[in-house]
Amino acid sequence: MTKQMKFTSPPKSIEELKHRMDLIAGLSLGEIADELEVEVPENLLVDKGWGGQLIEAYLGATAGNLPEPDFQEIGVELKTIPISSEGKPLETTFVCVAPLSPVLGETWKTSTVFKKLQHVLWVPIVSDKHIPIPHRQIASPFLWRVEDQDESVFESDWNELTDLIVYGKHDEITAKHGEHLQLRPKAADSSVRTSGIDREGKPVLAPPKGFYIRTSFTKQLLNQQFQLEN
DNA sequence: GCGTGATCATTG
DNA sequence: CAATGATCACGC
Repeated sequence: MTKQMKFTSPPKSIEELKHRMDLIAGLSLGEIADELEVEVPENLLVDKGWGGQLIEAYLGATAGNLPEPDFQEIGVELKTIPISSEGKPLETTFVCVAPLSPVLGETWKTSTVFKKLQHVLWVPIVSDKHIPIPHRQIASPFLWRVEDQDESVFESDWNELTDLIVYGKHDEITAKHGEHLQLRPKAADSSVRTSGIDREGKPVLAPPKGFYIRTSFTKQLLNQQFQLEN
């Protein structure tokens, strides 16, 4: 994504964000790219985050790569979610990286996962593989709060995964752990290492992992949202 | 090098 | 063909 990207000023209220949500519903990625005067990539092979960054720029997200919600002033996290034309999620949703060294005094409520999922603007994009990128269309964006839905599941998933990290067992964690949240590799390649602790509590280097939301959860979220719309 | 934005590619 | 594990670009 690119250097000459124009930025919309950040929304100052939820109401203003909602207004922008109405404006982008139904737009194609090509239309938005035209307005922002950026080029659309042929495919996402070498620009996987392009769509998300395009929408961020268009809606005025400001958090950059800080581990904070995208819309800092109003505490809202933006997540694009690729969906099929039938409305099913096509990918899991990345939330944030997981610290492989325990954070002193960390709890679910103080975690980065909670901070990000506290208030989320979901922007579904119809992204069937056969649809050229510029023709991919934004469906109806909607707001969601984890505290209104399944928070206990997210919390126990977070506790389970965090416990394993605390006991130095991050190397035993696979994507199979967790009902809604899972931990999967998150790095440029398999040679990357980050600092963690082993079972004795000593520092070790290990492959970085990130928290992701399973498609089984976003599928029910989208279904429920679809019911509301119809 | 780390965390952001994610999707790709291989496996079961 | 869904799920897991691996990977790509960017900003700082």
